Amino acid sequence: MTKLASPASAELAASLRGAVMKLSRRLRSQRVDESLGLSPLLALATIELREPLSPSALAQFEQLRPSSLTRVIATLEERGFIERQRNPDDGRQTVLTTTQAGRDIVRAERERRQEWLAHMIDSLTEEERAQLSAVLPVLRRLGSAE
Amino acid sequence: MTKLASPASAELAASLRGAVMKLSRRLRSQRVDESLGLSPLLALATIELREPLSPSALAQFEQLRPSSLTRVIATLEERGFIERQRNPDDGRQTVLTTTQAGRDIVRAERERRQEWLAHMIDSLTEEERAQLSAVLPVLRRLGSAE
DNA sequence: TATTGTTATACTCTATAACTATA
DNA sequence: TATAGTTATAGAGTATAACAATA
Repeated sequence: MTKLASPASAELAASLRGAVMKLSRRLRSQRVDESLGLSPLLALATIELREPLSPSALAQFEQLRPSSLTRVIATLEERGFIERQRNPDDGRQTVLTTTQAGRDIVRAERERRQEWLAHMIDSLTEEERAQLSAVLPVLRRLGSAE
Repeated sequence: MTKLASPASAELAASLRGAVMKLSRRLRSQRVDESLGLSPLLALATIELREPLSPSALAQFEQLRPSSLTRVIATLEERGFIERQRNPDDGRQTVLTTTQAGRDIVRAERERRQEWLAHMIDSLTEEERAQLSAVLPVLRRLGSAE
């Protein structure tokens, strides 16, 4: 807490912050399925990846408060993309699983190659794609650090 | 529009999307000055960089609708960080400039080395910082593409 | 008519606090 | 008491549509 970051890191931080905020705005507006928000889509992808899991486990993976996910989960259930079941062993817990429709939409989204971002990435040079690929773990770490 | 992106790009896009969204959430919550939102702060930084400029020019740089900036600009003015002046040559236009207080806060924010993200970056390896640095122009391009 | 900017309104995302049900 | 989840509420950020003022 007390140690200072280097000037170089501070500079890098400022640039990265701007770039990430702009890109995230783009991603929100440029998503493929207009009827489903980006947040439910990301949550659905996580459920598909880790199912079965509880809402609080999902919140942990998504790094959100459970209460922030209640609506998201309700939306996904109403749309028929996931199912909620009581855990018989512990009545407090709910277990989330994807439906076929949910898996389909996750796959469709994943494979949607004409997707805006994929196109953008496709127009990069080979070297730039390699750079992007290389830096992804770093971005993930920054995003998931405590 | 019709050409398909490669599978590799689609995959990269999905990963990047997740990473960027998470990091942007982190940035929103982890910012330094709690009293000023991130969006006004970013706008202020742009004004400081390009002043004098009009609200619509700012909207273009920030890639937002002018109406989305009206509140942001009002906030910055109320706080005494910027000034609004009528353009004498064209009564429709307003010209934005920073005040000393505005420049101070931009500089303070920039130099705030104990900032969360700078610290995170500081804890990366030298190689990871180099990777991050190298990929920044690419991220910026992705975020600012039409 | 076209441009600049604002207002009104609504939607998405996320948070905190208080609550219910279960353990 | 402690945990899982929900509800109520609030605030930030952004968009669209309709408007006023100016050119």
